[in-house]
Amino acid sequence: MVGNVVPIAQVRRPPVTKDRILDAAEALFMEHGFEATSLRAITAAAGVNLAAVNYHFGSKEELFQAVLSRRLDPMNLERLDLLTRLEREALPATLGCDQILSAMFIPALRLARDRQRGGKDFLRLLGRAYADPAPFIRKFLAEQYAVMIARFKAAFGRALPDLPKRELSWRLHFIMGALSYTLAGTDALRLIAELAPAETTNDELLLRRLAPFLLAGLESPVPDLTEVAHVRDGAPRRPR
Amino acid sequence: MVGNVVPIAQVRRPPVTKDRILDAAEALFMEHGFEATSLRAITAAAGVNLAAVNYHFGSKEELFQAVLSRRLDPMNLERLDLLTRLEREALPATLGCDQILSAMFIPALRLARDRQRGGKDFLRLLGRAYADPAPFIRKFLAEQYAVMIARFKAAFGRALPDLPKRELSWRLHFIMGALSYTLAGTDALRLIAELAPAETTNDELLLRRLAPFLLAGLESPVPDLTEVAHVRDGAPRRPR
DNA sequence: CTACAATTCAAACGAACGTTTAATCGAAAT
DNA sequence: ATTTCGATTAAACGTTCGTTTGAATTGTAG
Repeated sequence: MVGNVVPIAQVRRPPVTKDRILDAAEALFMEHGFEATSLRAITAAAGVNLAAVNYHFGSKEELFQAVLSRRLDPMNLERLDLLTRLEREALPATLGCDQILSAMFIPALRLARDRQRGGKDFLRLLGRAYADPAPFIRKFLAEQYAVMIARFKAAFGRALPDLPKRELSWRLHFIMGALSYTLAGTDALRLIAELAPAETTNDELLLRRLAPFLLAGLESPVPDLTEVAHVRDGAPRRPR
Repeated sequence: MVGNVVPIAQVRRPPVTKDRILDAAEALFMEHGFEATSLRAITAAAGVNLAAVNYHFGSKEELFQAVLSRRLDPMNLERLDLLTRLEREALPATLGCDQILSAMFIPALRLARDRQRGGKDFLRLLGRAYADPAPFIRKFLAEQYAVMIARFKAAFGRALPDLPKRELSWRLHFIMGALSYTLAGTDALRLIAELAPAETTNDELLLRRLAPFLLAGLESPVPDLTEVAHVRDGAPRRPR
């Protein structure tokens, strides 16, 4: 029994326990990952009983999906809405890559800013989820993203009509990679000397640098793939 | 007699057990991640006794580090050697970004090709390790990469003298992100419809597309960061 | 062969895990 | 006041984990 069905009466008092669990789980999953975070640690941090997780969410896996869904669903809807609005305003012209990219980044930026919606912590958790090997996480993310990715890929296709579709798929893949890694690795790689500057806290400046970087790659000419398979040894010749 | 510190009989028969454990651990860690892989699964797959891991490696964490070190140390040494050789051959000129990038990518490419050295499986494991929250993994990777990153950052600094150092740090961060995500996500994101093409198996073509993509971002002009903090709502104006 | 150290082995250790159970509580509904 | 039912609680469930132990086995040098 999920028991979440509210009787026709008035608005029920918000179940504070569920939210306390979600908040604590978000922070702990972000810090230690899914497998390394125990339900006992979550319920202790939330100040609720151990059995509350299984009562309200069913299982640890469903709790994890609930943590992701709570932030991810609104953000992806915002992305789609923003893209739709930009496309309508640009008519009859098509959108440029920079605008499409901004439709992907701005909702993420807003989420990163909003402390009450998890802020940067959630984005770090999301970035980690991308690389998590657990099948249920991969399946969940795939379903969550399928629609959004398809819409954005179509938009990029109109903005870059001369770029082969396969090439575009790769570049979107690279973009998602740099984005998720950047969001996830905020302090994961601060340890790597000389690599990540200390100002990693400012997610806005981060995305404002990442976007032009990716834009340049996105709009670069099609690479020449004919001369492959001879990097065996020796220095590659400079094409310049 | 008393001072018999080191057995002079040098060439000992290679301890087959250690290698069997390393091979099995590499495959299982790659597939399920560190926390979700048990020593019992590893020793069963390797066909050795459970206690062998603790006897030969000390602990599960040390085994994981040994799995990484076995492939990572030679690859990073190869990267440094290749960079040094390219720099010497280019004298008195400095290297271009494309050549420096190739010094990072070619050793990874060779490793991906070499089935006997783990092949793609190990690169996937490495990409996952980047995003793993376990502190001992982060510390280990930081120490492994510190020297190499510093050397390559200096080389890029000479190739891009007009790019501010801070900007260069960010762009290297993005490059590492796209690279590790691409290597790690090979089948992690094949599920995401429309995103990753089915040809993900060919790592060579992959890196041949990734390199130009990143090169374009690396050599792009410095972004304008003055007009920040007004994305609150509304469509961003097109700079074009 | 004997002695000795390195390695392998079966078995068990205590701890921590996710989950389940059954009793209890609190506040509307009867 | 009693019933009712979702929510909370303490306790225990059975399992699996990484690690340790001590004896058995192996390989090698004296």
